[in-house]
Amino acid sequence: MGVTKSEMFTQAQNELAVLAKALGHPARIAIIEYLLKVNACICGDIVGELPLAQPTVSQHLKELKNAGLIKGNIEGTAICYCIDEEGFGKIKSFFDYVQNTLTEKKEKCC
Amino acid sequence: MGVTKSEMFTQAQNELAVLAKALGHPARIAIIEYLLKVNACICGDIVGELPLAQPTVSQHLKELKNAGLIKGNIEGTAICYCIDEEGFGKIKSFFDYVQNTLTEKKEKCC
DNA sequence: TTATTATATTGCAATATTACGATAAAAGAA
DNA sequence: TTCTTTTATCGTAATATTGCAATATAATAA
Repeated sequence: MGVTKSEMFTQAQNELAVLAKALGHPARIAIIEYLLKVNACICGDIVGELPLAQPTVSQHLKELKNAGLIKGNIEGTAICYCIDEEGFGKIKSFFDYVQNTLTEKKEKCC
Repeated sequence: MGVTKSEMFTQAQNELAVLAKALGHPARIAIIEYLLKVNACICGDIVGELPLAQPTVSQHLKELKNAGLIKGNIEGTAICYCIDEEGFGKIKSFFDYVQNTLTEKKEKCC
């Protein structure tokens, strides 16, 4: 079917999946890393940084934005992108929870 | 084309993307949460916990295993699954890096 | 006004993912 | 041995994703 049965899972599970999925492509990891490297906003040079055509980069940016991982502000002719800390905070909480739970209980068997 | 140009990105970027992608489905988030909740290994009751058919669950488990997020050991008739701390460690490092970089440099503009 | 520049959208082909019924495989029980 | 239980694999249909050329849009410059 190719269609995820989202309605069978909780909203929290779906939100986490959306955030993780948005990072599930090397181009989008590269975008995030670049935004972190140059810090603050990037106005216009993201396309030149990636080995992909402009429409493809635009599409990846849109997915990151829809997921809530980056923000974009119009800045004259260009657009200003930067990390959205709220989205990253949500997914980071999940990994913190995983690690805390793992170190807390130590009766592993595998 | 539907084919990711993995070879255009670094190995580290691809590894992170694979880990994130594996978590990019609510069923797989649910599996991880369940493994954490019951702690240690689960031998046999994962299918009953999810609103999906057995072959579908088996497929999701395989993807988590391939990505390095869970481990599976044969235990008689059943199979014993548990969290793979190594894979989670890798992806958690990325989010730690993101947060550290964000709090360090504070010249945001968005 | 007409360029020019930067980004988004459309349309499409190639490929990947999701889901599940049917079936297979593997191990223990009878 | 046959039966039962548990998990994996195969095959297939429906849908989603990736990538890009072509085009559209929006803002500024000339």
